[in-house]
Amino acid sequence: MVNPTTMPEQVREPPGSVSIKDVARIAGVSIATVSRFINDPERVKEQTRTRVQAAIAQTGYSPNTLAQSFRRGKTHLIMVVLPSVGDPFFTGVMSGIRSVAGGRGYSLLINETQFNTMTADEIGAMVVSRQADGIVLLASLSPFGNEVLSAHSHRTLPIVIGCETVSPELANFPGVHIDNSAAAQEATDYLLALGHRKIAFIYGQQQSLLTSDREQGYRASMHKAGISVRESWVVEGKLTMEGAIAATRILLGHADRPTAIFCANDEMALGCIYAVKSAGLRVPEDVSVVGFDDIRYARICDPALTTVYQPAEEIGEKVMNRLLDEIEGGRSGSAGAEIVAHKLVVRKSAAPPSV
Amino acid sequence: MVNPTTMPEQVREPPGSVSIKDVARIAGVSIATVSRFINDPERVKEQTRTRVQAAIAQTGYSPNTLAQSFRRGKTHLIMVVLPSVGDPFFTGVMSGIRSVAGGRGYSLLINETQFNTMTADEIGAMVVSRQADGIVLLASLSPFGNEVLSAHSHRTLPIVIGCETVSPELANFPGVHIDNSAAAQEATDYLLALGHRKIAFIYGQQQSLLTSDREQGYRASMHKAGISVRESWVVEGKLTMEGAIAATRILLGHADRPTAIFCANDEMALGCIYAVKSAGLRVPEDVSVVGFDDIRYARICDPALTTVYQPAEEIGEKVMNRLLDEIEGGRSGSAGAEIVAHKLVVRKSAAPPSV
DNA sequence: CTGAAAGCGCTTACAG
DNA sequence: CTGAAAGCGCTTACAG
Repeated sequence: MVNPTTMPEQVREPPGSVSIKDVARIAGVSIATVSRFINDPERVKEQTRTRVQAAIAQTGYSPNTLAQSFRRGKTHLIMVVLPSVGDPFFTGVMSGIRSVAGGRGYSLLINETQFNTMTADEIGAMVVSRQADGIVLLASLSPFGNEVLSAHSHRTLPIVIGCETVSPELANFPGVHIDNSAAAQEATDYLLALGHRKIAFIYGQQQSLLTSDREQGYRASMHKAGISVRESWVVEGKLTMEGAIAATRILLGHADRPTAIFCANDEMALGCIYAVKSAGLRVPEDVSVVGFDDIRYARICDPALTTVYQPAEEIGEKVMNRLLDEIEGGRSGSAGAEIVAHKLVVRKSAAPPSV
Repeated sequence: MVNPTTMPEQVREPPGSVSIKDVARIAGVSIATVSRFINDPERVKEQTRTRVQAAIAQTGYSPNTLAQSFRRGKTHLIMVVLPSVGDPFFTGVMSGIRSVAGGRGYSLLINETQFNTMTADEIGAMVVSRQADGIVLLASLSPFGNEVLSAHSHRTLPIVIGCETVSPELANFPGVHIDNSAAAQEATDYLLALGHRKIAFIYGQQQSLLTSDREQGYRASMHKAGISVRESWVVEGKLTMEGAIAATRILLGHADRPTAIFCANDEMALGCIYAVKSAGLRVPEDVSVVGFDDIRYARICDPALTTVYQPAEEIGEKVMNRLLDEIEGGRSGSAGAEIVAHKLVVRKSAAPPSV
């Protein structure tokens, strides 16, 4: 037997093992009162409050969030689904998302898809499983298997799509993004205006719709200029630096190599510039490079990258506000996509062709 | 009244509103049987199985994960706490974490601290609140307020610390990281061997322990070489590109400017190189720059960055394995830090001083 | 192989 | 201002 007088003053239970019952017992009140104390202390008499307070302190009690969420049917958690945690583009988007979530009393959970396109079913499962009150979808969706989601296009699933283009079935879902096609057209037009004709395009992933609007803008611009796009100039960069390096090498290997390369995102543009330089060519004198996104490395790379700016933070804020409006306002959320303004940022990586 | 014959063939309930009871009723079995079907179909007779299966299909039932986790006292979720989602360094760590988590049946939840150092209390609250079965801590901790954690250094909280250095109270927690101090010494020694004497250091954040081991390694190396460190050469870069650009400008403004700058991470080294170049100086001819981490942009920046490689993926794998061992094996997890190997990667951003 | 029942930790009308 | 009690959706001994 342990001599009680040798026990430490405050015996704290290991957290998690102490429940509302223990607190109630020690404070000499009912569990209802403890619950009230936690959720709205004002509703508990001063004197009682003190006792409960003390019992909580003594036990080190902390409510079981799982039980709370389960009971309330609400987690106050938003799941943000994005392709990869290491992607600098999401710094801004997350910052916007976080600021409004925090302000409105929600916490964030981030889920990576690691560039695997998610089936909408997987996403639907997340909401249905109740682990979060809603989803911000920043990752690209598989073009297939969207039955669950589209079956609920009547807005049962609190989901808002940010940045990405999604398949037509999902066009009814609320979303916030720039006009990717128009932006890509502008960028291509700029290259055209510089005098380029031989403009290559490095797109994202074969199976993904993520950069298809950008590709379409590129094609539209070329078409308008009366230039037929050579299919060997449209290559896959897999949205990664590595992929773009490989793609660029292919492009530069062509007998009649392009004088300009338009990359569907900055990550690939960074790889592209590197590959051009390592081939012993100069940017922009020999090959112009244009990116897309305007990540923070765009302005410090050498030469500074000409690219399309996306208002990442604004997108994040708007996405989150729409999502929370929908969650809190019942199923009355606004549908369809909201277009935010992009901007072509002219820096040093594109110039007139030397030939 | 709606004429029943005009109803669609399959009336699916909106997901989430259908519970195990509905399925049981429709299948004509008890909820226990439905539960068994979900968790271990083999234990249900073929014939019954078919009926339950059909009822699930008809209702679109999906178990309420919150209820399951609550009931089981286990979420099969691991919370990964990291500073910022847009940080390329975490690509590798997350990839390692994800591969072992997936293999062992756990899902990941990521939580950003946005460079705010967390109090350990906040972290403790996460585990205590039962939202996850354990925590991987990749973010830096506030040096203060670690009472909750250190109170449980007897290993009640399933937590493993990755990459970061933490305050001494937490030294007992399991962790996986490189020997930051030794690595920084090596990098500084390298600069010294190149002939530099005037070596500046850009550290992370004033309040954070994150880069203090690296700083200490730098100081130890300088000391060993008999060079006294000028305090004006040790400046704060806040772990960001912007911060490092500002820091570099200060450094270059000194009458007697350093011939080499050692940055406590690559993100800052990228900013540093940019700032040196924009000041009209050359890297490495006028100023050598060395980074730390070896993020994927290190080899493509211009000049290619000399830096310390951290085995990010390996760290992620080890951290996760230790965490899951601890979670699954009770409180018997191994304590203390495991040191993994770093490597100085010599590229082009450092050279002998020109003077 | 299946069902009735207890219970996980909370919240919330409903009384008093 | 407080307590007794029902119930959220599940899982799991315990019988049969």
